[in-house]
Amino acid sequence: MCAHPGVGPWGNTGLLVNCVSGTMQSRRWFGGAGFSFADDPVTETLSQAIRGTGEELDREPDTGVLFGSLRGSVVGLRYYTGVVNKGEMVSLVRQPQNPYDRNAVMVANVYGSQVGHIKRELAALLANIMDNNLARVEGVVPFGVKNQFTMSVVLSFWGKEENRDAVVRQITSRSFKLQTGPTGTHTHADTGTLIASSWVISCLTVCLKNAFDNLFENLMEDKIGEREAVEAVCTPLLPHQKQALSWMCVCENNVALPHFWEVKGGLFYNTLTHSSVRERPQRVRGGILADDMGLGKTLTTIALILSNFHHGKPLCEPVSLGGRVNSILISPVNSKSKPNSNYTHPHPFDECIIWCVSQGKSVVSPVEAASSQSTDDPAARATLIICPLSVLSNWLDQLDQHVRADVKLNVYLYYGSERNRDTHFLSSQHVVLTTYNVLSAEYSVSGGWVCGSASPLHTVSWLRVVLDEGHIIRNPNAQQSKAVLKLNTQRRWILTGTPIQNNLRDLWMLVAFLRLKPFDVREWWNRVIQRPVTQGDKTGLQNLQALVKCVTLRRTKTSRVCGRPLVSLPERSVRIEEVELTQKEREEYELARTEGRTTISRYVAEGTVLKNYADVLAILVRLRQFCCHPDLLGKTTTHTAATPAELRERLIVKLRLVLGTGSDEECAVCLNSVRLPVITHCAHVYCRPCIAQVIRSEQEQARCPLCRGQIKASELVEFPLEEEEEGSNLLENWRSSSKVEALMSSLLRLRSEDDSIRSLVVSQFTRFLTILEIPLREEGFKFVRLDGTMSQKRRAQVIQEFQSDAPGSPLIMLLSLKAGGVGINLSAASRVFLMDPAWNPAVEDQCVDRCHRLGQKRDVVITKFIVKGSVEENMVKIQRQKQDLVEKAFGTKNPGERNTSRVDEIRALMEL
DNA sequence: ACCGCCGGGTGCC
DNA sequence: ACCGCCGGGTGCC
Repeated sequence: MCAHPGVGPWGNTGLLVNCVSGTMQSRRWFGGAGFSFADDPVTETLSQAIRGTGEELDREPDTGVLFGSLRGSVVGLRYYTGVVNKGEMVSLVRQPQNPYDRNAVMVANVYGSQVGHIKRELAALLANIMDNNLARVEGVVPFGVKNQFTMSVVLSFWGKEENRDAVVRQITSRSFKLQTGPTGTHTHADTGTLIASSWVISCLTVCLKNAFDNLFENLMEDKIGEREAVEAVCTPLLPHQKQALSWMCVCENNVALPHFWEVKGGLFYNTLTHSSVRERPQRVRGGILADDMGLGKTLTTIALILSNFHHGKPLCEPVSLGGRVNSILISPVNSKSKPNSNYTHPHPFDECIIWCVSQGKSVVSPVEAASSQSTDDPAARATLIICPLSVLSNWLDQLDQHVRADVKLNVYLYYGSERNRDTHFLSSQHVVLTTYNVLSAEYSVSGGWVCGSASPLHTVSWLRVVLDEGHIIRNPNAQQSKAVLKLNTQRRWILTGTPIQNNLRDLWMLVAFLRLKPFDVREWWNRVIQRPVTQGDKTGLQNLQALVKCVTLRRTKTSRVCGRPLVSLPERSVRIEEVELTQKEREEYELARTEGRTTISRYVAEGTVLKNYADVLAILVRLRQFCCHPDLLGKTTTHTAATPAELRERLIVKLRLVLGTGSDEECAVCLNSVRLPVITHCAHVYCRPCIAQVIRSEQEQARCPLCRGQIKASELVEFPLEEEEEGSNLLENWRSSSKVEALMSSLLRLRSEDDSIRSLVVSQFTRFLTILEIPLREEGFKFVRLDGTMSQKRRAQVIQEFQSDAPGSPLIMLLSLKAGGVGINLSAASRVFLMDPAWNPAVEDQCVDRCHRLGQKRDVVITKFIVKGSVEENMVKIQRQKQDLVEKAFGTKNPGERNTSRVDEIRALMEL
């Protein structure tokens, strides 16, 4: 996948491409400490086993650090067509078969055109390093190319620390000089940088997601017209669906290059990569339709298939409009749904040509259309739709529902053991539906060859391939991803509601599928997009946005068309209900607070807040818990610890308390919620993979990112999140609290006003949910509970029960803040009670979105309970500032800022 | 290449 | 002169 099409005379023979398989990943995110997961197979296997799937893992081994760079020259420019501009990156490709020199290293530009060769003596060095996998070599051309014979190139060497010596030795022994030291990239002298950088990374992820969501908000209307579907589609399209159809037709038909291409001096100049090509770049025909769920991606796609056949003409039309019909019934094999008489053999294509009447601006002239398709297989006519098994029947239903009954659309369900594998048969269909499993099964039997012949799906020349739930292919290592890349088609579409799931790495696979040049080649994606963005480079992000923008249409349920919402969602309002503590509670709270303040102010004065972070967190959690219910605190620990071992034990107990409550603590490395938590001997909590990576990259010198204490992999302590055992204890001597009372009175009032309104009661503390069960039962509320400890199956049951409108179904759901993840639908509820504020306001929003979504019929009212004069009030203030902070951190150059803000946050919380 | 290198022509000052 | 010097031909790996 990384080989460029060779242009030089030996370009195609025996290339040993520099991208040693899988080593082209973000070798370091910042400061030399790559935060990607292990290159250590044991760790990788372990974490994989723990998580059940390897999906979240970064499979690409980390290639380590920058050893240094040296200046060399590229020769033989005049023999090749590849052009390079000032500052542009080039790739180095080994040519072991070169008849003049087996050490030959070819230089290619971003578009894979050969530029020249590395000068002989230098090539001998590079060949040695590259062939032995000692380092990865990247080239940048530092100056404009003044003469036509040779040019300078700066080569940088990246590799594993253990190979540094060997590389340096190789270089010096051949009397080249390796420049080391700060070459504009960052060194990791300071752990502060580490934290700050990861903070920036985390902020970037947030910004990225926001940017992604907002990308099309403003641009849509002036750029996209509307287009009616052909008459064969019997369901009228909504305005935003007409826009999508228009956009999709433009994407398929338009010959114009994306806007980041300019014609400059007879060359095609790419404004993203600052590179030029002589040959007209291959254009993407298709894109990513990333509308939110429920906006009608399926219908729009069906409309596209029917409306935009060759040359912008419709595929077929209702019988009443003419056209001969050849009705040979083909039942979908193995179809669980009805064998529908609509699925018949088509009438001959050429006879159903009618110019599509375009309502919008997207008329395609025959000339444009013809020229754009000059190299296409004119016989290709079938659209292949690939989807997860679970939505196969949905496609059949929707085709049935949206296509006029008198249109003889020829749909074949390629599924089941009896499926017809005849490629001529498949090619002659209008639509072939299949699943990712079928596709990858056919493909993976010896790489696209099954039973000695090619996989039928990979043999057919498709007009169009549509990937439904396209985010499924985001892991490029998966068989189904590889299978999908190998399909032979003119147009490519990805339908997805969740285009970015974890990070931008997910996007690469989508870009690669679309063949968005040159980023379908991993090296360029990494060098131009991924590394810059993960290092916090704004230009990188802008490039990414531009890239995404040119191939994606995304509307959310809150997007607007012509000033009107796409879909109208009921109103949503937030009110904060202040809770007054009773006299007794106030006294107890103040006692705890004073004690905590004393401790923390001492840490602040000493500048040791981060060293004692565990302690600080524990104090804060206790105060937060106290605001909900005094019994949440659980057992109090002894306050004096005699030996270091006891101290350690005490800290572990405290951290167990912090994490065991389900509160949302961040890992200081990745700044996401802690996954697979481990505690260091200095009592700081990280995700195991994150801290393991830090330790691995810093080896013996590894220090805790928070307190800079020595850390060792062998000393990391895991704590299993133990089950609630004190539950019974909790319930036996049950007492109420001000917050419990506040909730109950709201719920009772609500029930007396309208007993059909359902509510979500949300807390970060699962123990609090347990406490709440008592008064709910007492008052005769029917409720269900959903928390993180429940099995997937049980969750589904609970959700179904809650969503059901059967008489006697529950009015209330007790929900732990982070249970269930995104995507669960609780639209039966229209009231949300947030019992305690979260550190991260986005988590609260996400939770509310579970009921404020498509399908919600009522206005949604959110009540946040905040104890007056407590940490909670301060948390709310910090929540408000947090969004600003993200913006600031995004642009900040000061690495210390993150630490400062952390301490400031704690000081603000404790009013110090 | 406004170079380096090669090899033929040439040869006091 | 088995040299130096000159100037034309030539040029990636």
